[in-house]
Amino acid sequence: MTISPKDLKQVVVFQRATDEDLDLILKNSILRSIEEGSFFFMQGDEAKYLYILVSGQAKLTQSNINGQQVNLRTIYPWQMFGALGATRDGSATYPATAQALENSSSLAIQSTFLRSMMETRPYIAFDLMQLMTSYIQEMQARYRELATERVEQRVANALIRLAGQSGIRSNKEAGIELSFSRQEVAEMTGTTLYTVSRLLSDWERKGIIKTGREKITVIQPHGLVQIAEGLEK
Amino acid sequence: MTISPKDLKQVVVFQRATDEDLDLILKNSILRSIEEGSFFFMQGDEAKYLYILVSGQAKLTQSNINGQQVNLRTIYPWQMFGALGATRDGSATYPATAQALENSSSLAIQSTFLRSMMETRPYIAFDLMQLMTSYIQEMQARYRELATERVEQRVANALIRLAGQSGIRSNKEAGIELSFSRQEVAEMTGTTLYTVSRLLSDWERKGIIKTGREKITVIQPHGLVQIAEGLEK
DNA sequence: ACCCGTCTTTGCGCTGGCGCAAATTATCAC
DNA sequence: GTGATAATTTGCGCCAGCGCAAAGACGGGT
Repeated sequence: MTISPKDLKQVVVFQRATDEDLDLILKNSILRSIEEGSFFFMQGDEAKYLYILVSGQAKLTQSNINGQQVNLRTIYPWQMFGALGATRDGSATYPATAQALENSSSLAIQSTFLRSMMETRPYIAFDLMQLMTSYIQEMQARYRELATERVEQRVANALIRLAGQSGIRSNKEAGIELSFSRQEVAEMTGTTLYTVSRLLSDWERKGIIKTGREKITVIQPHGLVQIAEGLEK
Repeated sequence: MTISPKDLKQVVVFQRATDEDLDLILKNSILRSIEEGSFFFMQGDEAKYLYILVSGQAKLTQSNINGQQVNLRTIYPWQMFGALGATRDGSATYPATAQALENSSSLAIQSTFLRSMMETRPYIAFDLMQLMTSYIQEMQARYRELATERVEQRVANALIRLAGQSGIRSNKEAGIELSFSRQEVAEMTGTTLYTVSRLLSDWERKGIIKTGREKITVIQPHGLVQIAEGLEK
C-alpha cells in the first residue's frame, strides 16, 4: 500500500498543510502494519512515533498496576493517535496502549520531526491544539459522568456516543449496528461485563436495542437518551 | 493593581513571549476582580475570554443536569483557565464553571485576540498545546482511577496530588497542610463527604494525617502512597 | 463572650452493582 | 458437520459505599 500526500488531507490536523509539507511528513514516516490483537505501542514505551491509522480499527486503553484496563477511545482510519506522548518535551512515554482490533495499517511519524515542524508552522500546532481541546472536553465529560451518573446511565451514554461516531459510517435504517463486546463496553464505562450484559438484555426485552455476539444494534436511540438522562426510573 | 509584562512571564504559555507580544496581550485584556464564592464564568456561558489568575485561588467544576458537581482542578496564581472554550472555533461555550475560593483577581484576555495571535506565533500554540497535553494525561489518569480504583485509593491519590501541587508553596516540616473541605475532596474523587470524613478519621487514628475544619495535614506521605497502591489492607 | 451558621463526625440501614460459577449460545477452523 | 474456543447470560450471595439524621465541633462577626 502506498499513501499519497492527498490521502493525508483526510487527517484533521493536516487539512491545511501545503503539498510540500505533506511530502515532507511522508518522507519522515514509515508504514507499519499490525495484525489483529497486536500492539502499535504499549503504555510506558518511549514515544518515538505518533501514528495515523490508515486502515482497520484500533483501541486506546490505559491500565493500572493490577492490569485492570479502561478504554479511552476507539480509533478509526485517518485519526491520529499516540500524539500525547509524542508532543511532550524530551523523551516522553506513551500514557496509553494502542491495540489493533482488526488487521490494520498505520503511518508512523517521527515525534521529533513533527515537533520541529510545529515550531515553524503555526497551523499544525494550532489544529493539533484544537484536537487536544476536544479530547479534554470529552474526557472531562466522561469523568463527570463516571463520578455522578449511575451505571445504566453511563452505558446508555456510551452507546449514544458510539452510535454517533460510527453511525456516520453505516446506513441507519433498521438501527445502528455497533461492534463491541460486553467486555469492551464495560471498559468504556467503568463497570463489569456482567452488569453490561444484564443491562443490554433488559433493554433488548424493552425493544430499545437488539443484541448479538460482539454486536449491539441500536433500534430506538430515543430510549437510550431517556435512560441516559435518568428519567426511566 | 497593575500588571507588567514581566509578571506575565510567570505564565507557562507566555514564558517564551517577546516583550512586545506581552504588551499586546496586556492591551487586549482587562483586569477582573472576583470576590470569594463568585464566578469568573459558568458552564455554558459564551467563551469570550480566557483567564490568568493573578491572585487568590479558584476551582474549576463541572455539573450534570441534576446539579451534582465534580471538581476538575484547583487554580493557583499565574495559571491559565477557561482556555478550552476560548480556543475552540466560532462561538464556543465554557465546558466548566470557575468559582473563586478566595477574593481573587484575574486577567481576562479576549479569546479572539489570542486565537489570532496563535495563528502567527507558533510558540504560543505550541506551548498551549503542551499544557493541554498535560491536562489530557491527568484527566485520563483520573478517569482510569475512578473506573478501576476503590474509594480509599482515589482519596489517597487525590491527597498525594494536592500535596504535590500546593506542597511547593509550603514548608513541609511538620507536614503539608491542605485547605480543602470534606465536600471538596469528595467532588474531586467522585464520592460523598460522608465517606471522605470516615476515611480521614480512620487515617488520622493511624497517624498518617491530621485533620481540622477545612484542613488536612499530611504527616506521612508514604502512608498515603501505600493506601493508594491498595497495599494497606 | 456569645451566637449562629457551617463543617464534620458517626450510627444505622439499605441497595446498586460486583463477581463467582455454571449453563448456554455463537463463531470459526478443519 | 463437529469439536474447540470464546462470548454471553443468569442465579445467587455479598459488601463497599451511599445517604439520612442527629449530634458535635469550630470559627467569624458583633
